[in-house]
Amino acid sequence: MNNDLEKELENKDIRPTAMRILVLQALMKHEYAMSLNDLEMEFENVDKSTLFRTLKTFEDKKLIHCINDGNGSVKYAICKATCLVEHIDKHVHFLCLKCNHTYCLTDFEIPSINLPVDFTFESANVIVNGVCANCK
Amino acid sequence: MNNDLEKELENKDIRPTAMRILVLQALMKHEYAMSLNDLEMEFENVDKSTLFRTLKTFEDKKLIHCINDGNGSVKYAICKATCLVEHIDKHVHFLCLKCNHTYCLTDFEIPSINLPVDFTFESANVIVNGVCANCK
DNA sequence: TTTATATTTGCAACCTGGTTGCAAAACATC
DNA sequence: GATGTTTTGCAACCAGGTTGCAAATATAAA
Repeated sequence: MNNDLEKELENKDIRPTAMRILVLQALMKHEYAMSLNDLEMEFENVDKSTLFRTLKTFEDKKLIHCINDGNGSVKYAICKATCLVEHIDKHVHFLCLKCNHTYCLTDFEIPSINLPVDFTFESANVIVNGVCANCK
Repeated sequence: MNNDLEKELENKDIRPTAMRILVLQALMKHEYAMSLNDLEMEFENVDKSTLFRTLKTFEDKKLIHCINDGNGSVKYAICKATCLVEHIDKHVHFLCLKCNHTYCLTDFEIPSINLPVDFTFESANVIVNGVCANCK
């Protein structure tokens, strides 16, 4: 059961405390990326600084990546195998205008983008806005 | 001189106060998009709520558009002819990792992006990170 | 197993950027 | 110039994110 999650954490060099297992569980449970606020709702009795630091730890250890949804809120999602290659998420994100959930479209790579002369490409952030399958 | 700017404002149905002319001037002067904070620096003696409301007015009247630079800061840039077509900016934005300036690459359209079945496209936000021509 | 050491958590407080209510100032209209 | 409307400045607020510090918990050493 939680052994899997414990191992998951230990693999990433994160000590598997009760709190961290719960947060990881929550992140896995949802198919969309969660904000700090989403987690606060999920665990009402837990301090937000704890959740914040948990997320930071996860991010440092590359268990999750964060996404700026283009509206000011930051959301976190588990890194899939494809994320890990270079730790920069090269996939497209999708913000549903109805439910406000952000999805990692891990199977959809960012298309190549032209730039003016003398501008060099490092990475790109692509957020598509629209309506997701659940809200359709 | 300022007559041009005054007309610019009046064309968009914005009353050309001294303050607004100055803000418009500032926005035109820079080739990159400005944040509320950038404007506060530029006009140290002006209250930020005034600048804030000025930007909101400009945005409402579609004189400028705002860009979320993917790092949490919102920046504003004058709408070019190409912006105006549908009032949604369909062009790519570029955040320079050295100077932290955001550029509207108005000549570079967002490429078409594939989505999973049942996800519908409404608009997209593309922010490329890299090094701009000035910092190269 | 007990003690010493390091890590994690909760609380309170803070900071920043964005936002609003309200009164004074500036402007337009009669 | 008197009247009504718009704009501005001030103060205060709000949300999200962030930090310092002490208490609680876990780990390592004796």
